[in-house]
Amino acid sequence: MAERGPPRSAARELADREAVFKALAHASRRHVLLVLHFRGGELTAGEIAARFSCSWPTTTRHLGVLVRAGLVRVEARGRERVYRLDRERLDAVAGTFLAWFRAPPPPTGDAPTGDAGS
Amino acid sequence: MAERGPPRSAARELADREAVFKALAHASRRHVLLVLHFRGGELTAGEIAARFSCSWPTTTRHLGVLVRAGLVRVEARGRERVYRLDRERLDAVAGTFLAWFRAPPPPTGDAPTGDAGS
DNA sequence: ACATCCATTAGCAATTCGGCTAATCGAGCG
DNA sequence: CGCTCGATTAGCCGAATTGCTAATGGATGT
Repeated sequence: MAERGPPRSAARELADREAVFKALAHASRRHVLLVLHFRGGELTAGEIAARFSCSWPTTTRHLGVLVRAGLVRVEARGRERVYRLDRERLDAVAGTFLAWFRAPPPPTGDAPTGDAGS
Repeated sequence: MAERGPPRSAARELADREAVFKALAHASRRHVLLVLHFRGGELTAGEIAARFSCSWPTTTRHLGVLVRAGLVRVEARGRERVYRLDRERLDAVAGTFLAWFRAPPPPTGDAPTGDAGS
């Protein structure tokens, strides 16, 4: 898994990783992803907000973070907005990162694109 | 992958997930994991700190977050401290979460343990 | 046109985060 | 013993995050 599509530039990949993992850092946002997935992958803002204890505006902001990370897509439909999960993206970004650790490191340290130091 | 060991309680699993994803939310911490993995899985605090642009104390704190999340273990050796990556844990927690999205959701929404709402 | 409904945007307070420098601690060496 | 070296702890500060309520925006229905 996680070996698909056009090659993103290293910088782009880094930025995507940052956005995705930042988005995954909050329990409510992880939960939104799960709800979206297990509820057929498509829900309106109101349906999502109804499932959470926090206020609707707060949920709206969480959704915004997920959208900006590319994990979720919005489609305006009449006066409601439909949010849809992008499973591929989740796997492409988070999955690819985790995949580095799956296998033992090659003797020649051919590291992936990291971010600081040598 | 990601189906191993004694069953953690739901609450425990939630807390672990929170700690792990919070730890993964910062680029420097993700980078520490990568360095650890691609450098034989075992480095001293000084060796790690040397690879980063931020100050040593700051790196120490990042390492603390990783340790508390269980992603890294420390062993005191003389006056140095050796940090070692726990790949299994990374996969057990983050991998298991991502695995929920790998397959299409079953018609009967048998959701995993989330955190809020209905 | 007007009222209503779905949803976002604005703006604020409280908290957490991430960086730094200075101080401290403990092990090893001369 | 005293000094140095590896590393963490303490404390400060600015920036980002997350929560809320109130205000606004835009589509629908009467």
